[in-house]
Amino acid sequence: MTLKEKAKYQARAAIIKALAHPTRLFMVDKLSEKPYCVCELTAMVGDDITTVSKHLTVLKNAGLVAVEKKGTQVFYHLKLPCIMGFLSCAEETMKDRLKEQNKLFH
Amino acid sequence: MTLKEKAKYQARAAIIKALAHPTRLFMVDKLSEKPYCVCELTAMVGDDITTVSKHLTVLKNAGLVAVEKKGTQVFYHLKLPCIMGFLSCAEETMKDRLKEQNKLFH
DNA sequence: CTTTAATTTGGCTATAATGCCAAATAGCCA
DNA sequence: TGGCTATTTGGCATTATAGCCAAATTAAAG
Repeated sequence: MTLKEKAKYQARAAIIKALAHPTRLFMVDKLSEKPYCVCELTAMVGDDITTVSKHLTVLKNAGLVAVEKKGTQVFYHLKLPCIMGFLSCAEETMKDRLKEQNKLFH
Repeated sequence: MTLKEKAKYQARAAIIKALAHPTRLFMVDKLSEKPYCVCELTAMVGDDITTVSKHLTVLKNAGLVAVEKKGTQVFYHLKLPCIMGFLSCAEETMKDRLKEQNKLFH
């Protein structure tokens, strides 16, 4: 890997790493419907609000979401519609894997 | 998040996490062309062969690649064509981010 | 200006990921 | 068999991530 290539794949990996957590995936899924504020997302996720906030920061730093303040609330919205297609590949992989597991038992 | 949802997103995250590393992304990119053996990938990556082997194990455990042994060599091939589309979203995100960075400087 | 609600940040501990070395395994060939 | 090549595994130190608490910030009200 040349230095240039390395930089390229590091940049890609940074984005993918931001998605590589169940809570963050869940939130991205929710945000694909419509924007939500931190307190709403916190209620949906069911974790500590500071944890949720930090997860959102990760998504924001990766450029996947953006914020809009409304009074004391902060609304997050998805920045990249293509992410959902991206995730459908993960879904497909999961199904493939289940299929193979079934083969082993029958 | 219900337990069921949690399980669903954990499964998805496991797949995405497997991709969340520059070396693994690079190899997936290479493997999208054709299968390669570990030694070939090691030469391309330029890391220790044991490191490369472990990265390939991560991809294999996630169901993203599969192996075929030929003599002493082990050839890895991509199992999911959709992964490349998946990655093009990462690319788009990167470009978006660069565009915004440029705005800040002009 | 004080209070209150929403959110972020700092700090800490526990857990997981990374990458290298040494050693083990597997298959070919002399 | 013995040696050689390709690959994997075990172990270990380093670094990064996750999640919680306490404290700081920000903005709206009263």
